Parts: sequence; structure tokens; C-alpha cells
Amino acid sequence: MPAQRPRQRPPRPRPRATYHHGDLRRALIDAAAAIIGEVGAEAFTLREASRRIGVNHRAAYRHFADKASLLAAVAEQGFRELIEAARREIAGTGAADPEARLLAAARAYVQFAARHPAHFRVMFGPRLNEGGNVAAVDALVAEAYRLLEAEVRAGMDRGSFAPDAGPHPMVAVWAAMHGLASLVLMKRVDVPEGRVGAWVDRIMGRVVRGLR
Amino acid sequence: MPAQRPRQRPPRPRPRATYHHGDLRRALIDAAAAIIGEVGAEAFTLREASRRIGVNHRAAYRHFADKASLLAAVAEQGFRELIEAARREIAGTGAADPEARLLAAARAYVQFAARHPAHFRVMFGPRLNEGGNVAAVDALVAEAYRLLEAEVRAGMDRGSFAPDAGPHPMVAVWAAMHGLASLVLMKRVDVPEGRVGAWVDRIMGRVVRGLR
DNA sequence: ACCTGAACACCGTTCAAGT
DNA sequence: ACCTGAACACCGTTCAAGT
Repeated sequence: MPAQRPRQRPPRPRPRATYHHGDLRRALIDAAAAIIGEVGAEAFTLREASRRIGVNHRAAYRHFADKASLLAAVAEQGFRELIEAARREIAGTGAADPEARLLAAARAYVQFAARHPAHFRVMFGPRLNEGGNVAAVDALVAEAYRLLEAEVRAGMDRGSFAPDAGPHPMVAVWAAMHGLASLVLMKRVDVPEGRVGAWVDRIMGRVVRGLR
Repeated sequence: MPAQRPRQRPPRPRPRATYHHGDLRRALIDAAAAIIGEVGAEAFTLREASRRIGVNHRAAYRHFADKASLLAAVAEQGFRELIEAARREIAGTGAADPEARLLAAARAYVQFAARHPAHFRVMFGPRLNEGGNVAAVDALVAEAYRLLEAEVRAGMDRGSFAPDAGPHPMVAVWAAMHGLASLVLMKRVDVPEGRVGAWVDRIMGRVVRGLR
């Protein structure tokens, strides 16, 4: 699969300022995220990331145990951005209505997937899920979960949603939101770039209605 | 990532019967599916598949253009099994009620993901989706789509679901089902092996109710 | 037709130094 | 502390044959 790179190698990887106190770590994460965005996670290479930054490919091992750990750090960063975007979108509604707030969170979630498909795939890829996970990622997933759950609970407390002590209503919302994000990212449903938000509102609106 | 395989190589890859008229093709697909099930798609290797069958690693190129094509064939096979399972489960209900039939299809979908997580991931992975797809896979996805869509339409015709000419109701169902399958496969919701069907009924029940 | 073997240009990771 | 360089055991894929 790894198509041979062009024969002509750049004359010299211009030596950058030396990295210290964690700069290299940051630089590696950023480079990895950029490469993944360009070629996908399967084609991502530790050596290419190092090359881009201008350090020896072994330098990464000072900051990450292995390739998987660097990818985990990229996923972590993605979860932080996703959570932040969801909070921002929720706050942007200025509404106290849990239905409106859930839709806002869903818009952020789906938009993130649509705009950063490869990043989203790393975040929900096999290495970081399916058990034997990375604690830092698990913590962020839990945080995102609670963000939504608070709205679902609020809806029940206000009497907008049918009361239910179990996780089913929350899982229904999360599943629909995650599935919609996946379908959009896979271009299995195709919705024009600017209309993602409107689609989310329509489709998630139906799901949220099922909680009443 | 590719952990060095154990130093000790099996004494001799026992020479099997020679493969002709497409036997090797089948054997490769089966071996690939088996390996993926054991170690995941990222760790899957063309050379290992050939090794297992007992042929030179170059033999695969007689039947597949490259590694991606073999994986596409594995995905195709998976879609065929998934569709068959859904039909079987739908028929098993013996019901004409579209809600019950949709839940049956969803059970098959989620069960498949829970039982064959790596296979499911290949089927919905970047190479076969996100545009520039494989025609054979697209055709099977379309077939699966129509399977569900027929039930959604039937529900509208009977007056169980609110009429809607657009794709939104169908997308809502598909998204929820796909998302639930993903969450279960990722063990992000954990439901005991034997209780997957019951969970699907509860959660998808809420979503389907949103179509009324 | 179908399979093999050697070679090439990559990888991730380990070991042993360099400053 | 932080980075480098050479080496190892893999890959996918191409070229050129073998039967």
C-alpha cells in the first residue's frame, strides 16, 4: 500500500531550532494530525512526521513509547477540541431547553466528523476502543458522555422526556449522533457542506422526540 | 507497530494442494477474514495470508490487484453475510408490522458488529467509503439501504409513521442502528453477550417511535 | 494459466553512542 | 536530557522467470 515516495529526496531537511521542554512533543502531535488529515491514519508514518519537523526519526521515542502512543495523543487532542466545540455550540444557543441543547451538541459532533474524518476515525478506532484502552482517552470520552447525559437528565427533570433511570435514553441519543457523524464522514449520506447543521437538526430532532 | 513475529518459524509451510480456477482467491479471502478477526485489519498482512495458505506471497497478485483489493473482497463478503442475516431475522419475526421488522434488521446489524468487530470496521473503513469507492461494495450498501427503506416506506403507507417524502426518517433509523453497532463493537456501551438483542429493541424502539 | 524468487524502497523498533 | 546513526526484521510491490 505505501506507494513509493518520489525518488528525489529534498536536498536537506533544513535544521530547525532544537526542541526542548516538550516542544518536540507538541510538534509531533501537530505534524501527525496534519499528516493524518492529508493521507489518512493508515498511511501515517512516524518517520514522515519526524522528517517534516526536521528531526531524526528516533527522536519521537523520547516523547512517545511507540507509534500507537503518538496516535493516542492525537486522539486525545481531538477529543479536547470536540468537547470544547460542543460546549461552545451549546452555549451559543442561549437556550435552557434540553432538546435545543442536545441538538447543538449533535451539530458540533457531526461537524467535527465531517471536517476531520481521519481524525475522528483515529479517535474511535480499534486501538483506543474495544477494551485495553488508554486512560486519558477514556477520561475524555467519559467527560463527553456526561456533557450529553446532563441534558438528557435535565429533560427528564423538566418533564420534557419520559423518566427513565437506566442508560437507554442516553445511549439512543449518543448512538444516533455517532452514527449520523459516521455516515456523513463516510459520505454514505451526502449533505452539502453548509447544510450539515440543518440536517442534524432534522434527523436528531426525530430521535430526541422519541425520548418524550 | 508490527511486533516482530516469534523468531522460531514453523519448520516448513506444508505444501497444500495446488490452487486453480479461483480456489486460491477464495482461500485468500477466508484467510484474510480469519487473520483480521484475530489481529485486526491494521496488523493484517498479505504475506501472512499467503503464508497460511502455503503459497508464495506473490501468488495473491494473480487474483487481487493489491492489498486494498483483497480487503475490499473481504468487506464484500461481510456485506453479503450481513444482508443475509438481516433478511433471516426479519423473516423470523413472521410479522408484517414494519416496526417489528425494522427492529429485527437492527438486531442482525448490531449482532454482526458485536461478533465480527474487525470485519465490520473494514466494511465501513476509509478505503471503501469517503468517496472513490469500490462499485461492488457500493452496490451491496445500496441493497442493504433498500432493505430498510422498504420497511420505513411500508410504515408510512400503513399510517404507522408520519409521511415524509425525503430521506430523513430513513437516515435517522440507519444512523441510530449504525451508531449503536459502533458503540457496542467499541465496548463504549457494554451489554452482556446474550442481551444484545434486547438492548437493540429497547434503544431502537425509542428511535422508531420518533418516526410516528 | 498460475506460481516463484530476488530485489527495491519503504516501515517500526532496538542498541549503542554522541553532546 | 535530548538527539543521532546503524542495524534488524519485517512490509507491499515490481521485474523477470519458471512450468
